[in-house]
Amino acid sequence: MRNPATATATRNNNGRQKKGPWTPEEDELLATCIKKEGEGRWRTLPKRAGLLRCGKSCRLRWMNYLRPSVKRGQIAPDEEDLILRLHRLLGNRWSLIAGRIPGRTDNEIKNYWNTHLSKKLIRQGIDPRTHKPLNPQHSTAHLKASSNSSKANLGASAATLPNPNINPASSSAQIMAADKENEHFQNHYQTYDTAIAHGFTSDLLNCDASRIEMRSSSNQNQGSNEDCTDDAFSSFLNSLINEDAFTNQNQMQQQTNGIEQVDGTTFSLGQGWESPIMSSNYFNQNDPKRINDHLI
DNA sequence: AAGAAGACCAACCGCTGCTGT
DNA sequence: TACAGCAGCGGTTGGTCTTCT
Repeated sequence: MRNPATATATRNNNGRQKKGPWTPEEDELLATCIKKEGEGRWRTLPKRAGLLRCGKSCRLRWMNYLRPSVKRGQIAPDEEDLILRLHRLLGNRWSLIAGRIPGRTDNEIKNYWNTHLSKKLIRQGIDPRTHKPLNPQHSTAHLKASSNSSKANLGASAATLPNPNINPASSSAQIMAADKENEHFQNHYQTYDTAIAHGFTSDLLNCDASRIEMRSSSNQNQGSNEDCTDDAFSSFLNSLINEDAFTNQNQMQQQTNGIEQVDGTTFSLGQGWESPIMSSNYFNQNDPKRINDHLI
């Protein structure tokens, strides 16, 4: 939103390296260079492109703005839902979250979280960091009660819900909108509960950072128990992306004891398989390192 | 109409982990 | 094994825009 023409770009102490907002001319130079020589070698790229920027700045500009695959514009409701789910699983692992939302950058998701979603969760009485009720007495049961409530008892629900959208003075439209939002959130958390029921420990779902970092190296230890867990976790993440599939999995679980079902693919935990999402357009991008990054 | 406050988001900074030597 | 250089990540900053008073 910065206007390059009016914003004040600065230079560093040696007076050579430019900082601040990018101009269209700089964008052009950067894009041309990358199209010609490809991504990478960021440190030397500024010189090759004829830019007075540091490599880090070039990389950021390309990744977050200039890359052709970057999707601009409003975050769609389904994307928002996915961000919520993934954040619940991964925490502030913005690049991991972004890696599963095609066309969105980690910076964009981080900004959207900080400016919209965290506030939204707070309005819902949910701690955006832990995804648990801010008030211990404020359980999902309250949300369910609220979501099933009629206009007549919404006033009473407002007493237990710290949701400003719901109060006795609200219009019918406002009440219905707030009601729908609560239902949305309730579904979100039911999914999480289902994951627990499927045997994913809360530790894994909280996605302790060290486990995530370790996964790439553990991938080399084929056949290990940890690998099995990683496969299962990856499949679970993928299933979140396709909620219908997840619902299906939920139903099939009762019929196929010990067998997981995702996207119509039946497999045992630990069995080698390639998730359908891994062959999606996103993972076909020419970025092997990034692909590897997301093979949890 | 003008100033203040808040929202938004691009960009920067510091740290971490990976890779090559 | 130790070190250096680099890329990438997440937290934070600060300029601009929008809304409120």
